[in-house]
Amino acid sequence: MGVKERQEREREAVARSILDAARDLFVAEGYQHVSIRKIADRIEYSPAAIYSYFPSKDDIFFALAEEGFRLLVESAQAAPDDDTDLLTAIRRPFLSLYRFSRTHPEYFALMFVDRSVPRIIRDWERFDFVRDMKLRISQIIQKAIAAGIFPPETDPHAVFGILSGAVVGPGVMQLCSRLAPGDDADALARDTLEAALTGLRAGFPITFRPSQCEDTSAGQ
Amino acid sequence: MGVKERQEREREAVARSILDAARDLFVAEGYQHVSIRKIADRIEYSPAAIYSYFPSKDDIFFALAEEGFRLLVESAQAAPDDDTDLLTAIRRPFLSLYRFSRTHPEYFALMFVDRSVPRIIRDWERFDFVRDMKLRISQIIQKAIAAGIFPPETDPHAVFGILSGAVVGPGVMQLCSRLAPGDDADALARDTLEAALTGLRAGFPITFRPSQCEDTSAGQ
DNA sequence: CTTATAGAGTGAACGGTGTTCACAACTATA
DNA sequence: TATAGTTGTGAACACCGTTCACTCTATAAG
Repeated sequence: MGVKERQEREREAVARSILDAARDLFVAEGYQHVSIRKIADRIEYSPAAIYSYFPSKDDIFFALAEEGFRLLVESAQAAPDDDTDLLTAIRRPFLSLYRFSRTHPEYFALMFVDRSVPRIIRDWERFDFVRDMKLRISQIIQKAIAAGIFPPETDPHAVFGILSGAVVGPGVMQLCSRLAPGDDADALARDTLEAALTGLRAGFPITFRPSQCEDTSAGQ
Repeated sequence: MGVKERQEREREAVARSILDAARDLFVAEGYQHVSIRKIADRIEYSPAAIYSYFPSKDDIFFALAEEGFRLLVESAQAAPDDDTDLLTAIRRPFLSLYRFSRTHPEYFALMFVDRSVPRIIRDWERFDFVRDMKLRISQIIQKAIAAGIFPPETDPHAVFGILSGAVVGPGVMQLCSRLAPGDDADALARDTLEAALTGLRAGFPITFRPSQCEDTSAGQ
């Protein structure tokens, strides 16, 4: 009597094989060079069949972007949070973001710089695991503020935004090969992060007021 | 007897009209949505005709990228260099770069983040006016180092790279709409730049050793 | 003034793209 | 066994960048 269930399982298996094929192709060649026909070839279905699993090519890459965010969060959490000093704990996720841009350039491009897949993040609801990570990092920053590592009255969310910006810049420049030929992008990323971090600790009038992602836990 | 000259002028006029049409289209709709056929339509030529003026679509956008760099350098030089204090003079070109990303987003995308036009900068030789600007800015930074605004032994080219990175990050995040809906990208860019600048002045061990763009003037 | 020539511009085509749709084929239910 | 419903397909549409054989025209030569 598990007929419906089996059918559903089969459907899901095909959907997954589409995503797998798409991922393989796009990790190897980039979004631009993945076509529906190539995916169809690889899974031995007709191109049209894919459209009964995903409404458009973009939706396949929305799914892959979500996969990318999971990968990112995973690798950012690989190391422990607490047993090291606060500054190191703060550096870690941002360096991790930069490293992600090098180890998974195509994912990074899809998630952060590609404009051909417009509005890759439609439903931030589906990305609550990203918001969770953001909150966790902000809490560490908050702890650092309390510990006097940053000036009091510093907004932890602003720190998050600024350090992200500091690390995304070099990442994108490297990804898009906009650096001078011999430049060491890794060192640049490290230094830009370190400069921003040092500057934040030294203190200056911060004007950036991030739109707090509405905290589900009341108060705090 | 000026027949050859007239013909050459006419050729150049058509080439220019192709670039104009391409620019209009791509400023309005982005590189992705500009097709040879649309350009051809607009200038009332057949698509094939364009290929006797530019060897490929990419070459049209190489030309537009160069135009973009000229625009950028222009706007970065609009204000005077000297009569203000050194810190302001240092901030200016980087804020200018960020502002450029807002006022000319499609140019900025083409010049810095678009990967669909691979290796947009083939001949850095043709972009010596960019190198000139870079050198001029580095010299101001050098002056600031001499004036004790930065720690001694600071590499002005590293400062240039770091401040660029600090400003490109927010620019790209805004361009690719990867910021949270309510976030003020302008403030983020200002603050990231200011954080990096403050950090550089406070001093930390810089590891980034930029590949000096070979200075034509011997010594110095 | 006529003819030959070089060059610009064209239409049609090639192989590619994302997407749609009528239809065939198979499966599960009654 | 007949019926309903789902799944996959082939063909097509409207695009894309690019190429090529061709025409036509304006110039130069005779």
